[in-house]
Amino acid sequence: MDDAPKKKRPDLSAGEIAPIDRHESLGERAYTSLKDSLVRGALRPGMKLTVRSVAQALQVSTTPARDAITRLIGEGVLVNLGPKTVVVPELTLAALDEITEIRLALEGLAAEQAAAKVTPEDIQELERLQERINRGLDEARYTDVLDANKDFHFLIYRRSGMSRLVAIVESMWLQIGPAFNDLYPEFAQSRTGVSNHLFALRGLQDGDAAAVRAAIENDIRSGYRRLSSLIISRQEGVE
Amino acid sequence: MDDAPKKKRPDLSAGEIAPIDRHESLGERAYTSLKDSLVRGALRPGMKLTVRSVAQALQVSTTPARDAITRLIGEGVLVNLGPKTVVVPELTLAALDEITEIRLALEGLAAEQAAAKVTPEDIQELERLQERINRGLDEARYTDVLDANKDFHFLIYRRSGMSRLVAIVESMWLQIGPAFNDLYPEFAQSRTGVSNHLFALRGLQDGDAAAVRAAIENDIRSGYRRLSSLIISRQEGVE
DNA sequence: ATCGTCATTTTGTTGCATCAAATTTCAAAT
DNA sequence: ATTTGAAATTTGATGCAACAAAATGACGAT
Repeated sequence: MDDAPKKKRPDLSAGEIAPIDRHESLGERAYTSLKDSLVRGALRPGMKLTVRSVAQALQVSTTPARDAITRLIGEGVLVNLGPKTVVVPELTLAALDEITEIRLALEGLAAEQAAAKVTPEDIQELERLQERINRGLDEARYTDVLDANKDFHFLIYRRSGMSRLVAIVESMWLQIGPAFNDLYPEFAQSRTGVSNHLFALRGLQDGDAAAVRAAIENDIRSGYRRLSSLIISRQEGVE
Repeated sequence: MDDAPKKKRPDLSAGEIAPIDRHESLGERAYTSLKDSLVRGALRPGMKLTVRSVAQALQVSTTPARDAITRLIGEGVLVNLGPKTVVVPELTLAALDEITEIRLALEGLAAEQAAAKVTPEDIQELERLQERINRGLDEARYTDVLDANKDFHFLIYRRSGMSRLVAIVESMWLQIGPAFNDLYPEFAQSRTGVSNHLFALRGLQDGDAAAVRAAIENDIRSGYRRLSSLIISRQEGVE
């Protein structure tokens, strides 16, 4: 980036190698932009992407655009319907079933691990995020709800210290995100998630790993029930 | 590929869309080749890769080589030590701990699901694979042991029908594979894994999901104990 | 032997032209 | 209106040159 400040040499003084402080390549930025579009619902299930259209939209050349698309295909977030046809996949019930099982296993594990590691500051931040969720629901601003909900969950998951797990979970969220966004207003009326979040917060305050895990699992199952019934009714409408 | 047969049009007559019959791109082949090199131990922890050296080794241009490297970085199998330094990472104890927790969660789940789905033919194939493992141990042919062991586990995991989970597990195996290969002859003397495999086979024959899961989890824990003690002793030697 | 500086070399990233394969469009036939 | 076949267009993949940034190596000073 031509106006980026000169990078500082990595600080090794802590005796532990610090994260690399470096420019983000155009390919990485394209990848991040596409992920954000998927999560926000700007790219909806069924939509087709091409290297050239993404390049044009992001104002880059085909190489970084293709980097990003290739990476998302590798993650299962985008799929090939033909050798030259890349789309955002529709979420099937089978896919949702599998993704939910994986999420229960991994998000549950992360929640347990996090219970021993969150700080009082973390809990305060989670409370603030829950307030944002509540206000978003009150004001029917579903984008805010989704953003704050994700921030809530991932603050917890990151505290597990399991960066690989967090990356896997993020990929799972990305695979349901477009469908979730597509369907969201239909089931946002329910506030079941709010109570699960409050149970999770309680468990974190108490350092009760099993309770945090149970709350997160219930939250996942609750979301699953709603999404799956909508997928079923959506499929019945189509057939 | 210039000598590939002309592709048949997808058969839609079954009322279900068939898998796409298509060429594999050079980038995908490069990715597969690199994965294979990592699993086989041809790429060892600490080794540095560059786009140009991979391109030369695989006799392709930089674009598919870079495709493959980028994808493996995205999966955590290769890492950047600097903006222009890509390496096969050393396996740390912390990384092994995390990967093992993820494996327990996901491979355990896959084992449970597979218990209801394997066929008598599958069980026969698993028995054959176990014989290959035994012969490999007898004859100190550790490459055969590793190959057959992987085939054994992944035959089970694929029967879960959870393709996303299988892909994640494969990525976890790839992250420990180079270190595993590096360390393998030192701990191949133990045959603990053999009994775990036999328990898994027994459970599959009985349709006992909990028993299959327990056997797979024990196998993972047993491997973890050996790897971790070797990592610790390796680190002590270095320090 | 170690450190700092500077020169040299190497690196990942990017843009873009090209190509064969795939997809889409269009017109004619039914 | 639909189907079919051919033409036109678009596509992903690839090779490669160029570039700025990073890494490496050489050399002198300590």
